[in-house]
Amino acid sequence: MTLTAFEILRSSSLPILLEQEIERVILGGQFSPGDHLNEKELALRFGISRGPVREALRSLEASGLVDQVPNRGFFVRRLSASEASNVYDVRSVLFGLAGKLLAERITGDGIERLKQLMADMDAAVLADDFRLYVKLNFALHEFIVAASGNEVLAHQYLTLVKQLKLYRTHSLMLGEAMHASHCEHQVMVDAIAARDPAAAFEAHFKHVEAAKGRLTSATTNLV
Amino acid sequence: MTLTAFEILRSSSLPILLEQEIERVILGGQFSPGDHLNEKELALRFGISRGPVREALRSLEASGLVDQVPNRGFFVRRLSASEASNVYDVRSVLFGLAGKLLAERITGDGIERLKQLMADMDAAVLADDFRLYVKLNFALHEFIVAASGNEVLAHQYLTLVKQLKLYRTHSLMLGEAMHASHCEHQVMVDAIAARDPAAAFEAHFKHVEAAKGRLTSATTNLV
DNA sequence: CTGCGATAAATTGTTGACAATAAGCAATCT
DNA sequence: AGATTGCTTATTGTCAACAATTTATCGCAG
Repeated sequence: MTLTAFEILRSSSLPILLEQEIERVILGGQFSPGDHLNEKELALRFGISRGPVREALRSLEASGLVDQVPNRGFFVRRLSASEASNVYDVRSVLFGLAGKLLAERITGDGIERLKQLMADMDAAVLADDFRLYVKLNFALHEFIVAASGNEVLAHQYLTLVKQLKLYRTHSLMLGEAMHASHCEHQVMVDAIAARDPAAAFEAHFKHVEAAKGRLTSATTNLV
Repeated sequence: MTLTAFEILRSSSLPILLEQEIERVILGGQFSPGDHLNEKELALRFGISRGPVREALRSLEASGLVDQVPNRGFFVRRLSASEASNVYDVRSVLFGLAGKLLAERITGDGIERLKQLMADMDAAVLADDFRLYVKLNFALHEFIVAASGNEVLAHQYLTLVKQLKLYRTHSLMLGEAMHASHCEHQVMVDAIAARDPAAAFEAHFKHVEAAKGRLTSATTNLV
C-alpha cells in the first residue's frame, strides 16, 4: 500500500497527476464548457503553485479538453454541434480499424471475454438497467480498442471519447436506442468471432455512425 | 507587414511560438530521436526562462514528438518500427476518411486544383525530380485533408505525419516507388472527381497502406 | 587496470515574486 | 439616462532562486 503511493509519486510527476485530476474534474461535470479555469484557484485547490498547473493545462489543451486564449487564460472547451459531428466521423473510422485489427488477432480467450460482456449487456437490456448498460458499453468499447494492439489508435480513440463528453446532449439515450445499440454490438462481436476483418470494420464503423445518428435525431439541427 | 507581426505576437503567446520553433528544430533534424532536450539550453537559445520552455515541451509531449521521464527531462521521441507501423495504420483510415469526405463536398474549383497538382507531379515524375515530387506530394496530401472540411481529422492526420518524420528511414524512396505513388494518386483524384465517396475511401486508404509497404520493403523486419 | 564509492557538478522540479495585461467599477461628460 | 474615461483590482505571463534528484568526476582499494 505504502509502496503504491510511493510508486505513483515516483513514476508520475506533479504535472501529470494534475492533468489527470483536472481532467477528472472537468469530465465529472464540476466545470461546464466555456468555464474559466483560474490558475491560482486550481493551485490552491491542490496545494501547489501555478507552474505545474500551467503545464497540466497545456497538456489538456493539446488533448482538446481546454482552450487557451492569450492573456485571458484557459477555458473548458466548448464543442459546437458541427465539431461534435467531426469528432464522431473520425471516431467511426478509428473504431472501424480497431474492429478490423482485433478480428485479425483475437485469441480464444478474447472471444470468451467478448461473449461474456455481451451476455452481461443482454441482462442489462432485459432489466432495462440503463446505467449498467452505459458502463458495460464503455467497457466493451475500451476492450476492443485496447485489444486491437495498436496503441496509437487506442490513444486517439480515447482522446476523442473524452472530447465528446464535453458535448452535453451525450446522455440523451433512450430505451430504443439502447436496444439498437445492443443489436449493433452483436453484429460487431459476430464479425470479430468469425475473424472477418472486413465485416468487422464495417460493423464497428456503422455502429459509431449510428450512435452519431441517434444523437443527431435527439437534438435538432446538428451539423 | 507591421500589422502581421503585431497580430502574431498578440494571438500567440510565448509558449505557443516556442512550441512551433522547437518542433521545427526537431523535425528539421537538428535533434535526433533519443536526444536529450536541455531546458536551460533551450531557454538560453531563445533568450527566455525555463517556464515557457517547459510549457512548450508539455504540448509537444501531448502531440507525440517528445517523451518525458520524471527527473530526467524531455527526450526527442524514438519511434520503433512497430510504432511506426501503428501510426501508418491509423493514418490510412484517416486519409481514407479524408478522401471520402472530400468526394462528397468538392467543388469545381477544387477539382481544378487537384488536376493542376497532378499535372505538376506528372512533370516531376517525367523529369525524375524527386525533391520536387516529395514537395508536391505533401501539398496534395495537405490539400485533400484540409479540404475535407473536418478539422479534427486534419489535426490528427498532420500530427501523425509529424510523428512519422521521426522515423528516419522515411526518405528511402526510389524511382519506382515514385512511379507507383503517382499512379495511386491518379486513382485517388479520379475517385474524388467522380464524386464517388466509397471509391475515394478505398483509394486513399490503399495509398497510405502501399506507402507503408514500400517503407517496409525498404527496411528489414518492420513490424 | 578495473570496479566501487563518495563527492561535486549539472539538471530538473517547484516555488514565490514581480511585470504586464485584462476586467470591474465609479465618477464625469454629453 | 447612456456612454466614456480613468482608476482599482484581479489574473495571467515571465522570471530568478532554491530544493531535490540525477549524472559526472575523482580517488581508492582490489
